[in-house]
Amino acid sequence: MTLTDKQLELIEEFGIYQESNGFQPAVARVMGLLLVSDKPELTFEEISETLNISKSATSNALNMLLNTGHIEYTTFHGDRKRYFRIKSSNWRELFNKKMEDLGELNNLLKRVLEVRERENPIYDQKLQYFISFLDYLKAQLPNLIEQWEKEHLKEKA
Amino acid sequence: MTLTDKQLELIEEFGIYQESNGFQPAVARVMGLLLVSDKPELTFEEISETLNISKSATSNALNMLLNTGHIEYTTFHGDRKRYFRIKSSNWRELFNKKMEDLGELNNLLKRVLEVRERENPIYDQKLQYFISFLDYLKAQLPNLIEQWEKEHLKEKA
DNA sequence: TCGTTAGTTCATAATTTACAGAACTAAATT
DNA sequence: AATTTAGTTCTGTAAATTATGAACTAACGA
Repeated sequence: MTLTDKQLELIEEFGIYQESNGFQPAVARVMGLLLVSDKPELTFEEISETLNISKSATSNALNMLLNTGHIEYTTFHGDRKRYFRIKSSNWRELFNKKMEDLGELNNLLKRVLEVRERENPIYDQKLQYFISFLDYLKAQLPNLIEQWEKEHLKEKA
Repeated sequence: MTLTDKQLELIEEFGIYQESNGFQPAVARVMGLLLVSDKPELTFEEISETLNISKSATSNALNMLLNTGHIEYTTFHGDRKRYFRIKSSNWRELFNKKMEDLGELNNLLKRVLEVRERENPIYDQKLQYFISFLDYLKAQLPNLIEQWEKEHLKEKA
């Protein structure tokens, strides 16, 4: 399979982005390839050859992405190969994870407030505000999504 | 300086959280310590000794955090030591960075749509939706913050 | 001006990570 | 039954990361 320069560039950029989210380089490239390739579904072999990564690295990457629910595959009868693609629900999940991550931070900060004993309560106040904002954001997010869906439908009509 | 078990535990948890945001372990622990310690300001020596990290690691961590604007310090006359503390604006900045990160993802995805040529446009649609949602979120965020500020004031009154 | 303190810099050691390559397995095909 | 295909697992290692310790510097105080 051949890719344009732009596609190769995007795979790298997306790869670096996903590395910053804690993915291994090879894993991030596999996601990138599945994302930018013209074909929506690729085989083990195509992935391995196109990205020039070994079979073992390819195997690990694909299993990792399968386990974490980032990709899925289909098969066709009379064909032993699996055809991998990005899970379409992936986007919402990716967003959810970012939000959960903020939730985790918020929980940590709440525990910080409980545990530390600063002589001067001024030091606690800004942290309180931030916690409160994160709580508010979390509470409002469903509304926001609902609103977007409304606007989006309007737009399409 | 002595810390309670809970404080030590929180430093570790916060440390691991910040490692996932790309900070080096020692740097993340220093942030954690400044966050959970009862004293809001700590010296180089206190940090190094409490966390049991070498002077060089402490030096690197503090300079790194100073350069990236996560901490700041004050001095007192007749005292050569610097007293480090977490920057209070740090929280909003931390949140901003998360949002910018989503913006970066969005830009990448827009370019993906431009570059890849899927035979079947169904594959593009879900991605379009997601992009559109991220745009919406970005646009609505200032309102959301404003609204929170209102509610927050009400609450306090 | 001599010693001490506060912190920096550099070379190196230790650890972690990420991947390749080879040997292997299980199923399907001939 | 033998071979090919599709993929896995295991072992070794190269590279990158992270921290240490020792030597150094700059400024202050006695």
